[in-house]
Amino acid sequence: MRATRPADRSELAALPLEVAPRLLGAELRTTVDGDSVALRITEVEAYHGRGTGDLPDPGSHARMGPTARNATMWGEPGHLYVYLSHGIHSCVNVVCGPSGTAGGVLLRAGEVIDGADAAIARSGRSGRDLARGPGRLGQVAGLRHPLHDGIDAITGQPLNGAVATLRLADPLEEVATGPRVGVAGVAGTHAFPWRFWIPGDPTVSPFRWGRGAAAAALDLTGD
DNA sequence: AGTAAGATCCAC
DNA sequence: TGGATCTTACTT
Repeated sequence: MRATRPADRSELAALPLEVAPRLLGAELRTTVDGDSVALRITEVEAYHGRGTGDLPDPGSHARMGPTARNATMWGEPGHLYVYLSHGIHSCVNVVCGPSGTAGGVLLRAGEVIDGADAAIARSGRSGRDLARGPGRLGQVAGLRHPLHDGIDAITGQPLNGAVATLRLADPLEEVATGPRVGVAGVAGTHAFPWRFWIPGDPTVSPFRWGRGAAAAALDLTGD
């Protein structure tokens, strides 16, 4: 297994587009209600916010500025932004970029490298499907909205019965990029190749176009 | 106040 | 392909 070291908050203060590929191969360990699960991250997506970086991000929860929902994205890097997707799934982002600007890296998939028993018990799935997709990853990690939104993965400070810690690996030699999954409109096209994954890894989730993204992609190549 | 859509997943 | 399930943001 590739060596990892504790993540430093300062190295997450870079913009999401820069941090996202660096999170591939990283290890997220969560201990919730006594059960510990460790994930090796294999797929991520970068999200900016209004005024973050050179490119605006129309696909971000923070595209309209600070709100109650996305408050964590504007805070200190190294915390986890946990949001509720489609009223069902708790999805996990690593907050990045400097405090006061919005930014996050959505953890879309991972390989369970420790605590498989707890992961299976939590999800009813097994093997590569345990954390293949952001909803599944959140479920296996045991992090839930709104209980664990804002938990600090640098200090390991407990929050509502959970502890999260993040360890980084050396940068990978080979990283694949492409459009983000399920993101509507032009933000879900090759104009925003903000999804990063480990090529060939079996835990990477299948690609799906977002609402109107395929049509927007045609427009981009058609003119 | 009402409604449509959403960084998803699963069963049909 | 549609339903689950609930929050948010935009429209009356």
